[in-house]
Amino acid sequence: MSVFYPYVSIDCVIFGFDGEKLKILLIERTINNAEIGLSDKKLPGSIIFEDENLDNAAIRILNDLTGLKNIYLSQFRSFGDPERANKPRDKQWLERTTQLKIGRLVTVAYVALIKINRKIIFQSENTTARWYDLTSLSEMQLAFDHNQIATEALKFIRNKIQYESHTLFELLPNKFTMTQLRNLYDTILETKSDVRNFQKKMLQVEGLEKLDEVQKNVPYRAPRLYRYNKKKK
Amino acid sequence: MSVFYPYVSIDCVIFGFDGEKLKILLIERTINNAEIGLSDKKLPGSIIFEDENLDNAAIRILNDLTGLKNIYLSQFRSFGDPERANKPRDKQWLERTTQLKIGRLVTVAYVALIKINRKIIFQSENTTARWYDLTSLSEMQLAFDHNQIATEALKFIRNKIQYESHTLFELLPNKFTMTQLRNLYDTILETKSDVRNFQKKMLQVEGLEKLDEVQKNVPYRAPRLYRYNKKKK
DNA sequence: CCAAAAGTGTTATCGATACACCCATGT
DNA sequence: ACATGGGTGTATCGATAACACTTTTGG
Repeated sequence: MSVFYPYVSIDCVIFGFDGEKLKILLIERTINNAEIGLSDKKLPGSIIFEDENLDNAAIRILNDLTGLKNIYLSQFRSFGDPERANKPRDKQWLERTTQLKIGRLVTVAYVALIKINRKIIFQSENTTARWYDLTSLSEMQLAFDHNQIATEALKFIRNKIQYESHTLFELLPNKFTMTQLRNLYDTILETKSDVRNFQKKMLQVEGLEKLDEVQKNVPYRAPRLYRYNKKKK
Repeated sequence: MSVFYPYVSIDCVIFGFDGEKLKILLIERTINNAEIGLSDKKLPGSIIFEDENLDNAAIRILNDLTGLKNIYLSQFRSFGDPERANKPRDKQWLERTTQLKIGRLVTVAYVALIKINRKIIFQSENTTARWYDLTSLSEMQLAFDHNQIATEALKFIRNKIQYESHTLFELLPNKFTMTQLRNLYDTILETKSDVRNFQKKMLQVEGLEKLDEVQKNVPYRAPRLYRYNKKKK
């Protein structure tokens, strides 16, 4: 029943879309352990600093990792099971990288949505970040409770796009086709929308503009481009 | 840029409904300070203990305060501004009650919905808990950032009941009338629903049962009672 | 018999769904 | 000419919204 102080971290579940599949950005973590192997994966994250608030910590992590600013970020839940950072490989890694003796770690989790076509400069030399298919998540053993966090993040975003469809545009290039939009929607929700009905629905989303422009260099009829204009009201 | 350890607390925004108004359960906090007066109010909360997870901490706080178990609880957001526990009266109070030197406090906020008719035994002798009209929230100066937390909680629950109407039943007695249900709904959303349309809508909520029973001791035509049966599918 | 609240049905509108054929382009 | 994906309209169904009068009960 004793009171104590845990460390507080931020973890970011970063989703992207390559036109076909939903992707998640993970960091390669090196561990030296004969039983487990040499490496595994984790969500990007960090202990919060003394003078930053939660949102800013998430922004920092994203910027450090990708060099990007102004990306969609939303806090969705915190995780604080006493055992969540207690696996030997996690403890070992934490101590090595933070130089701290961490008894317990409460994490505030964020979802980030990024346009995968923005060429990302992975800045830190000593971290390897890579996109992974979200579908292969269940086969990967992520660090800590990061499998659970990623799963919850997906649920969160699934729920969100149904009521706030404009969230989808965060994952697409500035100009996109209706087919790309539909593929994205159907990929996230695991549905198969009717082409015509989907178009009707999306055209009533405020700010979605039909452009007088088509996609170039396609080996078939060039599809029309659309753009989302947040401002317009 | 230094790493450090904040304390982690849980705060609960507890809503109730008295048949007319939405209520929030607040705790009287005594402070001895000539400028501020002798007391103000705060959300029920506590530092988390070493061996409990976040949900269990919230359950503990609720049980300690009200003696109730099995009540609706949902984590909705965490608050961690570096300044959020820095007002003199908050610092002073924290030190006195926790006997700790708290530099920073990150809080994980929960919404609880309780049936106000369950007579609550406020257990701790040295805390005074009372229901307040939610509408008077803006005139009260709560401790820490609790005004903001309560406001966010209300938004959360407003959003929730529109897509998951059964959440409403958490705030009503086991048996209730359609008018009570409608009053509750309209109070939360600040709407005025049409009596007939509302009834039609609610009757298609899975698990809502029309009983062959009416309310007793009413000075006018006795209204029919309804019950929500979660299990039935 | 009056006051107060309960109970009840129809119509119009809107949004969601189901469904199939022709068009433009590159090879 | 053909293969590939793009683009388009109508009919039906279900949900929502608007709307007013009669019934029950206690005092």
